[in-house]
Amino acid sequence: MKIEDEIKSTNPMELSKKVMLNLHFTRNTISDKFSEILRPYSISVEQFNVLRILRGQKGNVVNMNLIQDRMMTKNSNTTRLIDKLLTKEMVTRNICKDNRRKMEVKITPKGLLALEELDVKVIEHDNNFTQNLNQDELNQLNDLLEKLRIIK
Amino acid sequence: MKIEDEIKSTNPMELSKKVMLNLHFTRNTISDKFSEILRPYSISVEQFNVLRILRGQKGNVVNMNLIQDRMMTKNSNTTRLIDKLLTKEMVTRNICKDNRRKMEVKITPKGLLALEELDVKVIEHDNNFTQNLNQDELNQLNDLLEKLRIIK
DNA sequence: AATTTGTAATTAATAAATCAAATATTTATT
DNA sequence: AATAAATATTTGATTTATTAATTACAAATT
Repeated sequence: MKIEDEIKSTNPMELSKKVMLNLHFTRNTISDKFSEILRPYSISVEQFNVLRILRGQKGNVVNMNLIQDRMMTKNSNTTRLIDKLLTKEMVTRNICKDNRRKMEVKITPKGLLALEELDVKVIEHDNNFTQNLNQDELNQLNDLLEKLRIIK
Repeated sequence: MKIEDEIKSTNPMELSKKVMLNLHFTRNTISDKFSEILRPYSISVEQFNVLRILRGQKGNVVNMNLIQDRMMTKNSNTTRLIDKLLTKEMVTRNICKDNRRKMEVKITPKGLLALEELDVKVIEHDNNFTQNLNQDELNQLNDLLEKLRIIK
């Protein structure tokens, strides 16, 4: 569906405005769909991202700094996200011996298991959308998005 | 900057994963920049969208239903958004005579003025990003985004 | 007319985001 | 060693988002 129809616009739109709207709209559509996947697990998207960052560290402990850094949204409440994951027993958090300001956060087997279960569904989710494009188009889209976001 | 570098990924990524990440990342980058524009006006993005919807109705009153409908994010707190705009005196809200369940929301001159001031900055903002692409590329991007978001 | 069904909007409860300030610890400087 | 500066994380206050439940009214049905 064309963006003009999606937002029920009457008069024709500037090309640049169209791109911006399309970007937001497409990302919203996809995010909404993704939330549906996580809902049964009572994990928020942010919590999910944290879990994936932790898993990405291959069993090594990770401190808050790194988590914060890898998060796409720069939120200063990483602490609270970890709090939530702690009560779900999906992570552990301990004070680092070498530097007692730091925390050592680690994903638990329970957290890993949840992620494993989700892996399949996430891939399926991604594919559901990306299958609409062929390899060439996917590459094109990547290039265009990377180019678009450049800040002068 | 390539998405792999942005998120400091070590191993190479699936093309479909890359597209998804790129989409989120690009949209976040652009949204962050846009928030900066609105900050001095103490208007949130959602509030801004409401104002634009109201202006789009050319001075006609609008009920909550329509606002809700046109909002990109399907949030059920349109009421609260209007509350906020009311205290800023940027909209009025009255009970509809014909159907007392309905509300008649309308943008005020003050609201229109704020929008007018913002118009220039919004166009500038859009162009800042879209200028990175030529007309052909913008059209391509539009097509690809529209194609991507199709739900089977 | 009374009862049900549907619609429009609000409210309450909960969760998450944001931003500034506070705490605790380490490292560097005098 | 004492003090200052830097770093890592947490906390508090406020705002915003999300979901489900509720109120208020209108239209349809019996």
